[in-house]
Amino acid sequence: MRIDQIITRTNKEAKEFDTINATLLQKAGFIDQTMAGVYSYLPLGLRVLTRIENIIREEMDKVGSEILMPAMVPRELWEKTDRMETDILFEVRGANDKSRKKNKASYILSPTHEEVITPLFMKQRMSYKDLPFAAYQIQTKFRNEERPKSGLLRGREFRMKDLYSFHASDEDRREYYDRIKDVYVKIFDRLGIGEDTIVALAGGGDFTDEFTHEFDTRCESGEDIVYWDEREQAYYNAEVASDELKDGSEEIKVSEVGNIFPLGTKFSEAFGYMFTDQSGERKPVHMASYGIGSSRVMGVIVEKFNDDGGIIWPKSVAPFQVYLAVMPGDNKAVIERADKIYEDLLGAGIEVLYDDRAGVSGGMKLKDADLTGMPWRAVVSEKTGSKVEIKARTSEEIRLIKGSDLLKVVKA
RNA sequence: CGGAGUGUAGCGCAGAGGUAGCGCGCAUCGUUCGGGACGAUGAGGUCAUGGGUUCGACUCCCAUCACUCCGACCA
Repeated sequence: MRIDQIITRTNKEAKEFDTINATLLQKAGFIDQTMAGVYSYLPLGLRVLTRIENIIREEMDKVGSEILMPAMVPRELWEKTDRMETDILFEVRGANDKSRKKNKASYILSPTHEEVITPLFMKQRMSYKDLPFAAYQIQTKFRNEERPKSGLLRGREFRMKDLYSFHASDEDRREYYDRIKDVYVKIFDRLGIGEDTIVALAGGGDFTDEFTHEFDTRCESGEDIVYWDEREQAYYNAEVASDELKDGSEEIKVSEVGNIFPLGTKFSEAFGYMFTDQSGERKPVHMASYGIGSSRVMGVIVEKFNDDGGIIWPKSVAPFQVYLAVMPGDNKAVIERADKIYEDLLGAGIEVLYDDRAGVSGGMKLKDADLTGMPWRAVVSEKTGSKVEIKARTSEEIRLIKGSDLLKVVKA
């Protein structure tokens, strides 16, 4: 893609925030804050978010079916499960008197979708033969956090993948739950944060007496704390760690990027989602839910991978693999060589951002290449002659190679 | 929701009871062109909102709203 299609620019003077992701993502022109905890995703930022979500989608498609539920839902669903008191709920209604005369109803902006998916599937999957099954969606969620903070790490509107599974028995649920745990490990690996992401035991709230599992990425800006229990060989979050463990073990700062959660029969009983088993007996369906905060993952990745120059995207989520810059000047031959390299990369299916801006200094192009963080930087100039200069974002080493070798290098 | 701070040009900021400032960015021209180039010229403002004090308020006072940070909260 030519850079003039990326209609937003970098801004070296953008405001500095206390968290790296808030500062760098805005400096580099990936996101723009609309209000506290609510962001627009600009062309480069949306590409990253989409990549993250597509990796999650690929893995989820192996274990469930993708659906899309509404963000706006009737209050009565939340009244039914007795969760209207939850203070993170947003409510919407007609904004002016006229519209309120026509439709007085107010709706909930969903922070999570148990209330939608449970009545949805009880309409059609009511036999033991229909169980187990699982469905997921990737969607914008709304939570009225009292204090949004830290860029994409905690917003009032954010992106999340939520998977829900339905089972005839708790044993069956358990088996699937463990499988998803493994799938999550793979997902965070693919997202580039596997090494720093741990599974911690957490509390189950009102839903279950057993432990639930959080996926936490080590991160200084993270809001959560976990402890390593040497004896149990397990991490515990602050909510469930014993005082003994808290005293004797180091605090590990993390950001929670995912969780998996047995729901028991709370929702199936609230909605009357019963299935008929082989002997004709009606029983409540066992459920579990599994979340990954895809926009938070984007923030966490920036927190983990950056330097003084800017962001360093893992290859799997980078908006483009190559930042190709042609150094400015009047030399038409240089521009033609760069154009050819751009076309060759495109032809080979390499995602390349081509900085062919005229009237922009070479220095600025190099700064932008670092700031926006593509894995590879390729430069064509008078200096490079018939060759092309290639540099990895993670390295200082600059190599002059033949244009025809470029493909091999960036594909490796 | 408690505490602190900030709201002035598109962005980042300075300033001040009596004509509204700087840097970046933007526009035009020229020179540049490998680590955010330079000169010249120019456009761009309801100084967050509402009240009050005052001859006069963008400046002082009060309230409200928004944003940032700390704390509490976080299925």
